Amino acid sequence: MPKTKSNRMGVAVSAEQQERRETGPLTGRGHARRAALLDAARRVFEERGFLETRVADIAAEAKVAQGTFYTYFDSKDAIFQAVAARVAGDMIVELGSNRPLAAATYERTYAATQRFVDSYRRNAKILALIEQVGTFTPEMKRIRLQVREAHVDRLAQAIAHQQEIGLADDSLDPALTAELVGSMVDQVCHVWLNLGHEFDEAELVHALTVLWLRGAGMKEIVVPPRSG
Amino acid sequence: MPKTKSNRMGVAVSAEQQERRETGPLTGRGHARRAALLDAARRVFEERGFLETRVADIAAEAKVAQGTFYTYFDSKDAIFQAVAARVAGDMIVELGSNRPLAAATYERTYAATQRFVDSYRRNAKILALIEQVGTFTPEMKRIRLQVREAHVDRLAQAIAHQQEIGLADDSLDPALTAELVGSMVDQVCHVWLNLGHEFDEAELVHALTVLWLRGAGMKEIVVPPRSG
Amino acid sequence: MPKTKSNRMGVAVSAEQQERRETGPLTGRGHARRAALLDAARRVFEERGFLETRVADIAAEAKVAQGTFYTYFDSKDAIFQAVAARVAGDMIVELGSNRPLAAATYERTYAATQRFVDSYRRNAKILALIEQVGTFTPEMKRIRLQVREAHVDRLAQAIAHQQEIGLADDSLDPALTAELVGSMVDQVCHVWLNLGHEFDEAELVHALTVLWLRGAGMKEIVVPPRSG
Amino acid sequence: MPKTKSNRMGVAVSAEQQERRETGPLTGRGHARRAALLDAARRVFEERGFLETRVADIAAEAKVAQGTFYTYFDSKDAIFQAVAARVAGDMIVELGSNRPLAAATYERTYAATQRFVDSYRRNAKILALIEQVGTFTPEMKRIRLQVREAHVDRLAQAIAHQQEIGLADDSLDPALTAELVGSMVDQVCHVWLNLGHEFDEAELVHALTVLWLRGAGMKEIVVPPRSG
DNA sequence: GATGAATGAGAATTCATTCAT
DNA sequence: TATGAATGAATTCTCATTCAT
Repeated sequence: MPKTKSNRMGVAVSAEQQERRETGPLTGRGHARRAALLDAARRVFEERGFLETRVADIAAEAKVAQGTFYTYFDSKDAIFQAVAARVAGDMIVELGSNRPLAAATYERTYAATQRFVDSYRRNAKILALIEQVGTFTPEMKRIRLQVREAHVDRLAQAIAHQQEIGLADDSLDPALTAELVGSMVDQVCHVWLNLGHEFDEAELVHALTVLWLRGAGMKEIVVPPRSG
Repeated sequence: MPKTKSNRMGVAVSAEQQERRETGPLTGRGHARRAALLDAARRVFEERGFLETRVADIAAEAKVAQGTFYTYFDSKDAIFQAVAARVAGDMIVELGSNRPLAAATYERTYAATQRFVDSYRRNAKILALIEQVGTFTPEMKRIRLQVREAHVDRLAQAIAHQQEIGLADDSLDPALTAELVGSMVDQVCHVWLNLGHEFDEAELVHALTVLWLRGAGMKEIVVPPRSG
Repeated sequence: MPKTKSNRMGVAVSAEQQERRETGPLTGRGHARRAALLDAARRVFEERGFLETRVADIAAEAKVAQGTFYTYFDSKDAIFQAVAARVAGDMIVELGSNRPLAAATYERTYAATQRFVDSYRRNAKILALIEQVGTFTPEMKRIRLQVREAHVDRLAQAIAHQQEIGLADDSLDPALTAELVGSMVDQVCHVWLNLGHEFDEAELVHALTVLWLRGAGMKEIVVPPRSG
Repeated sequence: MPKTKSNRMGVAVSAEQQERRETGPLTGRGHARRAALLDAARRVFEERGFLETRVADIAAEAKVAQGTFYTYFDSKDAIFQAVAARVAGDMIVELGSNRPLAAATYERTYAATQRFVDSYRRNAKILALIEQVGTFTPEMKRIRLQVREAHVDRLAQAIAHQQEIGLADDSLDPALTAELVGSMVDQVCHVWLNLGHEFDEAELVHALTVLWLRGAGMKEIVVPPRSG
């Protein structure tokens, strides 16, 4: 967090409200409210960014009074974290649900890459915000690295598997290679979807696939000819 | 009488000061002050981050009165931009000064990668801040993409050259491949030097070099065996 | 964390607060606060003048935190405008409530003049401030001209009426004459009550009445002899 | 002055410069500079108003360095006072140069009124500023009242003279009547030339003349028919 | 639990005036 | 004397969080 400085630190929050926050809302209406706030928050964060988002905006978007916000979340940071955690969780699940390991083919690798790209696209804005907020919140940094780790681990497993079945270069360190390939895919998506550099999607996914296969030393894979 | 009085009613900053800010200092002393402020700002930004930096901190670090800051810069944003522009300029120069094109060898490629890594390290903190600030200002986004472009262009030239001399795979689009390789190197440096993921430098540079060579389809290049 | 952070980069005041400022307070307590601030502001403005008044002074006088001020008003200008509008409204009402038209007599005209003078006196300080501030904002100019118009219109009606019943000189343009008579009364009150030029009130009102009657060409009116 | 508060009160100005300011510049070049600053100041004040005028703007308009300004004038207030004094002096001279007293005729009175209007027009902006600044500076209030006094005195003399020669109503107090007539003319010019209320000049001057003659009880004066 | 309002620390920026060359 | 630059007090306004109903 930029600065919690000016918090009236040491001033005790009314025990009652604090408790409610900790227990969380128990009624159905309470759950609905919480969800509404989360959704509203995601929308507002995506639209205005973290710093430009006011708690008041979130409350307004969720159509509740500002005070109500604090019945469900401790702070602006807290709700951002909740939004981020949900996005991160979603992505991790999506990445994990990749088909079981099999002999790599161009098509399978292409499809996997495309899945990552799709997943990234769905969450691009929030991912960028996580990155940004991560600069000042360690917790956010953690979430960010978790997503990365899920991705990289998946890639490392794949490489290791291809090495086992003799398709990939044995001399490569799967973990390290996965870090590099993961970085590449990640960053290119960021440059494309957040910074606005233009790419033709099909060409991009193809190129990523090729680089990924070649980088892992899978020379046997037949790469279909492209463009010219 | 330094009074802030009823401004906001049609604000119109004193032409004089505005002009100095635009034309730059006229005397030697002025130049020195400007430079001192820039240096101070870089130090403070690196230490505290963009948001946590106060104009007052920069002025204090430069040992001038706060008002003096505004003789030279419009705002915190403005001086950050100046710092960023300088760093970006430095990096672009460093990247551009790479040796003239020659047939790629593992050693040459390794050295070039190492040079990039070194350059990144020197400027890692500010680069991270540019990324962070870039999320909210277009000008910062521009600077960020400029550095990237310089890097990627260089890589594209290299690939094109290797294609011409028959070393690299002709079927690759040099620009697109360069984008990917550039993303990989860039991002891995970020993850390593800013996010704190640990890497063994030599292994990392080696792996980057190998992926880069393989990715470009330079199969002829002899890669020396490594660790194991 | 009340931090002023990196605003100015696309400022967008919290919708919530802005809305309250526009819609006005929703609760009884809110209305009371708003009124208290307005009263406090009038007192402080009258005492210190516009420029010397700080928002902090108004808040202190109203016994609220400075932040509370901004729950109800945008700025010092805004609250001054509200104060001015109220004063202007009051005066316009007072001027409008003059007795219905009747054949002019010295006594009736004297009484009407006296009423204007009394009204002016009650609001002299704020009227002076409106004039002062009017020099720099068009909105204030508008309010100022509105009061004047109310006064002048009233006078014009009276003149037209006296013309109809054959008391006033037919050849006069009622509107133009009213402008002149209104200017005279207005300005003399300003010189007397704000600039501190001394006048004997009874003599002044008498003289104004006489000039006003003569100026409108009402020769028939019997003017009682005075002092000497 | 709004606030001299923040003056480093008690801090002695370098004796040397202080002396220069008091002695005033002696060389021809010095005089020229002073005049240039005065002219520049008048232009800038007229264009931007007192508060919005920066010392820097005046210096820039006069094409001298900001520091030079203080060689010739003590402060922004001081130069405004100098500008105002010059304008006031000019107006007083112009008003005083009215033809010697003679029997009032419509034509002579019209001409005198027209002269006042012309004089006012030439100085309208600065007169408004004097009024405004007068709200916070007693010295300015004095200058403002001086101009008024010159005008009113002239009118009083005229009335007294017409009384002596039997043209004007003996029962009027010349001083008081002059105050009223002066207020009327003054204010109507202000409303017209500064506040932007529209008037047809010839009609206005005519109406002023008529009111002035009638107000002073000069019934014998033949007023030429007008418009309808 | 919900609401509307209250709080107040905190940082940016201006510009008249002074000062060192 | 002229110049360019230095100074710093002073005020505004924001918004996360808390609180009284």
